Amino acid sequence: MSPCGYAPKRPGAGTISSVIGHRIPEATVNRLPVYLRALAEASSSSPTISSELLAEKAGVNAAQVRKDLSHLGSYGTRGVGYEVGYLMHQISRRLGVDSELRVAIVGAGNLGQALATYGGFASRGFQVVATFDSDPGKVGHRVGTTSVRPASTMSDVLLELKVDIGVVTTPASAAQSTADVLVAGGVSCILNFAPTTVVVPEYVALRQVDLGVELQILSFYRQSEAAPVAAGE
Amino acid sequence: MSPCGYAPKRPGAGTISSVIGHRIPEATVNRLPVYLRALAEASSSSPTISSELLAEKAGVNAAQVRKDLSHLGSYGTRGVGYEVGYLMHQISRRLGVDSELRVAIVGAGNLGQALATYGGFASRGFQVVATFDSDPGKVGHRVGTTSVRPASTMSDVLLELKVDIGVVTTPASAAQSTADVLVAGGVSCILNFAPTTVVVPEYVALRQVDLGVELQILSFYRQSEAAPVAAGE
DNA sequence: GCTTGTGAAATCTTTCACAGCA
DNA sequence: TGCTGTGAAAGATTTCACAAGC
Repeated sequence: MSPCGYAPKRPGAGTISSVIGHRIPEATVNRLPVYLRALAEASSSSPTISSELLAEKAGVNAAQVRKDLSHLGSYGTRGVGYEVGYLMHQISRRLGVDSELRVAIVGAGNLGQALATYGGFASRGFQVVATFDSDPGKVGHRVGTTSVRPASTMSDVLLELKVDIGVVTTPASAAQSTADVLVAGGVSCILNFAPTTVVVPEYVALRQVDLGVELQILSFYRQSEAAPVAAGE
Repeated sequence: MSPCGYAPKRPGAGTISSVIGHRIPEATVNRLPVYLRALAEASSSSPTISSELLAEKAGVNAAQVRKDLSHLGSYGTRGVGYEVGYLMHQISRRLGVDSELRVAIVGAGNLGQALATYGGFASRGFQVVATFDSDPGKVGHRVGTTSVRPASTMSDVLLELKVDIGVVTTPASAAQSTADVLVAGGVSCILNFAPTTVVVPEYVALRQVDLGVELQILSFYRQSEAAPVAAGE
């Protein structure tokens, strides 16, 4: 999404391409983190889990779970199920979440501050190593575990801190130039929350999460309940 | 999706089904808001736009734009292109964004406050009519254009204010019960930001935006650049 | 000339259904 | 017996390519 938009498509669409041994379909990749979360929840109940139970927790079809997991290798046991801990390890490994990825947040407004202190990043092995803002009034303020740096220092700091992922929470007007600086600074993924789309080179993974867009999509699906719009116009 | 998508599918999967005259594919619906935004940007440059230019701005293929728009009807002119203003009107109409949808945000923490003041909602015809929190210390505080109400009053207030869309920014532990109250309160869409999945009845449109999950997906795509993981284990 | 709208082809994704193994 | 892993079928989406219309 994606959103987030995601997408989704997802949702939210992004630049795609990947090679890890035998290529894993994009739709599968989008579900792996969902499985990971479902497994984390299930891990306290039982050491193993069936495709059917995992499917229920993840909100998908059991055949889909089996097909998805088969792309990672044969980690299940027929007649028994999947070993929860081992499966989580395998999924994490494929998602590259083993390796402590380093995140920078650009824009220390409400949304930027919220994300910097959001527990979901740290608990999944992502480390927020820097926050930036162009407003001198915000520079120096403590946000989460970092203190806000001036936007003008981005190019240097990104390289110095070896930032992997950039999160854009600037106003729409600054989003594209921010994305450009992030790319020049060597990040390989960008998560864009600004209410405008940005474009980046092919080799940078991009995910655009526009909250207004998410609501618009929802409001369309809502109409499955409502009376159909008159056909003519 | 961001997503979704959520989304992808995407980005963020959700409960789907819709009937408006002749059914519009889900993948198309997920792109309509993106077109809408691209059109808004383009509207100042020229009164008409070609599928090719629109495709470039939206980051998709020109044939896709034409196929998508053809689901709405024949609103283009051969040899010329699409009339920007009219096309925006048609897309908005189909997305139901004409009709001032009413949003409630549950959880007035950092993220909830950020969303309540986020410009992206209001500028797209969504009106934040209520915020809720279970913390008595937060109740009564002004957030955006509303003041925070006690979570215990949700059931009544949702009905009274005729809320259409619920946004969940509670901690993971409260997300499912919050979603249940929202459904009972008559909302027809839920946008879930809590770092856990929730389940809702078929007839409620659902979009799950987990920021950690988004980063995990991105970090996988990132590996298209990195060296392949060793095959064995 | 240029650009839409759309069948048909190609591709991707999901689901089925069952062989194979514990 | 129970559940995985996987070919094959069904379905959805994307892309191609070109006729039709301005």
